[in-house]
Amino acid sequence: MWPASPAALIAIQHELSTASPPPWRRGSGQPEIGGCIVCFPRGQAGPGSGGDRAWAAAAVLRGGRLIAEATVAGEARAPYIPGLLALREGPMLDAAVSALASPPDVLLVDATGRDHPRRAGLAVQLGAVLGLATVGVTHRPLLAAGAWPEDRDGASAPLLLGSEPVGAWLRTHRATRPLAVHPGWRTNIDTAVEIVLAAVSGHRTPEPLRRARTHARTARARDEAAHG
DNA sequence: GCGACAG
DNA sequence: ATCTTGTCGC
Repeated sequence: MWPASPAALIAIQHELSTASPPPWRRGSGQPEIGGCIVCFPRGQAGPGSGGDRAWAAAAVLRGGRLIAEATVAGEARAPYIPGLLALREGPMLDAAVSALASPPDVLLVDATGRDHPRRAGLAVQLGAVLGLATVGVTHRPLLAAGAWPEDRDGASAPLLLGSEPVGAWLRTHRATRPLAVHPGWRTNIDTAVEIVLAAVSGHRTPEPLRRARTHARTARARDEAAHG
């Protein structure tokens, strides 16, 4: 499910674009919300290349408390190419989430969903591979566009691809620019926004993603101190 | 042809 | 993604 070539990935993306899995429904009680992220060596700007060292981490919180965490080290399999992010980061994110003692109810991913040339961004694909409901969270859209919402906590505004709503700008913290929220696997725009708001606590970035990023960077610092 | 372009 | 500097807030 993690192809090595652009052609193979594009074929999978075409299949995912027409998939219609049953909608995820939040159960009773506090949902376990996970986040996963991959980071790369300090000092290496640009799209990178296959073989780049990489660290990935996943964190799961419930009611603001960390209940699971996993970190893995490995290598990226390709450079970053817009529309083909899964080629570079998919396997690492899969490994980090799979290393968790138990999976979350829903997973936040640093990637788009239907805001993608083939309507199948990495947030969609990772959810399909793992069998987990996912929500994409990015700093900016890939192709979609929309006016920002007012500067008020929780305010949102549509992100459109042509005339089709594919996500939403979401104000997670006043006085900071909004995040782009993307429905991924088994989620829609409304539930995606709900989940992100439920995962935010005092910062712009949802807590599970912040924790995952910290863990990944800690692993990077340890390895870069040990080697070069 | 040129620029834009999740991470 | 990563880098940099300055600035604001707890």
